[in-house]
Amino acid sequence: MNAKEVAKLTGISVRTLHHYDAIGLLCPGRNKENGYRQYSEEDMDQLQQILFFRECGFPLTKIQKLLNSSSFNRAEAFQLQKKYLLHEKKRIETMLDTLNRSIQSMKGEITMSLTEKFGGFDMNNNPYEEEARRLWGDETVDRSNAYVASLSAEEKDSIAKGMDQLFTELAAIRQENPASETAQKAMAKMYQHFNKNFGYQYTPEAFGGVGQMYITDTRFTENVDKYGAGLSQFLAAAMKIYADNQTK
Amino acid sequence: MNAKEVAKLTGISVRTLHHYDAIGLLCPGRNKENGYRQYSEEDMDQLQQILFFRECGFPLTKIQKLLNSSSFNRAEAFQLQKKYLLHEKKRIETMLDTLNRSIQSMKGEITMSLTEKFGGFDMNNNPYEEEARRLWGDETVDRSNAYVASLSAEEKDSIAKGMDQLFTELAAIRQENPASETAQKAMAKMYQHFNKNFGYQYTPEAFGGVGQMYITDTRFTENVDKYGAGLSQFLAAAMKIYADNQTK
DNA sequence: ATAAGCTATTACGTAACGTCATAGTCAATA
DNA sequence: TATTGACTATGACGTTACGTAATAGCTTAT
Repeated sequence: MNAKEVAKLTGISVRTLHHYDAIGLLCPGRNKENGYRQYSEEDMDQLQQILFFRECGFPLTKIQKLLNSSSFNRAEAFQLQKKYLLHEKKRIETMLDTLNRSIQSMKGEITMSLTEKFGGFDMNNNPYEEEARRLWGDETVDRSNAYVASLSAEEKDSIAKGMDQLFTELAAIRQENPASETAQKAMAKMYQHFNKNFGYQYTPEAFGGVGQMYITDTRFTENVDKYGAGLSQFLAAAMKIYADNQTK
Repeated sequence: MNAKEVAKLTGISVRTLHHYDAIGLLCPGRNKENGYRQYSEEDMDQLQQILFFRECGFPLTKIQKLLNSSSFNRAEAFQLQKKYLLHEKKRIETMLDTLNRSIQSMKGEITMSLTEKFGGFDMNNNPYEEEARRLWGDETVDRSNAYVASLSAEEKDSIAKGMDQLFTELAAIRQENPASETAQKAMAKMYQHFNKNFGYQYTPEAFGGVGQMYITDTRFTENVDKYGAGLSQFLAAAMKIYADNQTK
């Protein structure tokens, strides 16, 4: 498929396709003879994903990260997009309600409070963006991965052993109350361990975010729970409590 | 109400309020002592209108023109916004359907054509923007008004008399078929008259648009029909036919 | 009286394209 | 075969609707 055909089919402009190519979001193959862009079936599937995420209000840079993420999963993506669209549908229904009431209010049939007059307008918090980040990549963790990739095999081994020991210790206290002194002292140690070994200064919030990921990202959950059943749950709670206490 | 309170209530940022003030879209009164912006109840109603139109995808410049238009009407505005929101709701439902089918398609339960895969994405034609233009102001007519405003009283009087005569002549043939030779010859004369006297070169399409306005904008309808009942209907039809013939 | 939290203006930055300008390519037609 | 019209490419600047930051004044609570 050439550019014009894709544009017609999807309703986006050829310029947009050029743009997506320029920023590396969707780079189709080229006709060797004349350099024309050729969109394959796979390109079209990727474009569908891009447009769905765009519809969900994701910036193109994040869409790119998501699609490139090793843990990206189309089924999960569809579910997330569905959640957003359902939420958006509700928001529009709220606005329609606000609109109908405003019409009545104008006629003098009812009176509306100021709050009511603006029902449905606020779209500032896009929780789906954060959910996506949790599912397929957290910036802090991503950056850490880059650092880890730059390490030598020996260094990696050393760090891995350190982590292994840390998690073994943590597993031993996983029956404690996450808010207990024992647990929180372990969290302090863990926090320091992270900051020493991961080439990145975690803020307490980011630390708490990693804990969340232990239970929302199944890849992590499995790995963590190898040290002991329910460890991920315990850590998520304890890490969040620790983070909250640090920021107060 | 001060800026922060408005921001909290509506979900928009203080910067946005500043921006709307800077471009003259929403200019609240000021506290004489310290220059702080003070938003009145009327300002809030205007802001509600702005946000509704923004939600409908209207650019801020157009929103400004609409709200300043002498023929602007809140009740009609609410109806237009309602139409848009209902349309948007349908679009989202289409996308949700596309999404559900895509999930099934991924599982191999069904197959989808490329066209199906992109159902709901195209939002390029916003007919509501055009409807608004028809209801509350046409660029060509607006510009003509500016020209007319620059004329001397004598010139105005002369043009007014010319228009009066033109419409009287037109009223005389309003029983004819709008496509008839008589009617179309009159349209040619009318078209030339417009271009001579309004300081603006009407394209045939714009000319046809004016005709449409004779029946969609009640202010025009009333004035036109003073020359003879049903003249606006006749002109709208005849002008459109003339415009279509010119562009072919 | 000093900090915390509001306000103002000015100014530069940004995202996601739109809109040219210029030039090469391809298919159909005179 | 030459030309025309519709497509393609790249490059560069323009646009909308704000975000973000800098600087400075005001106001209220401790």
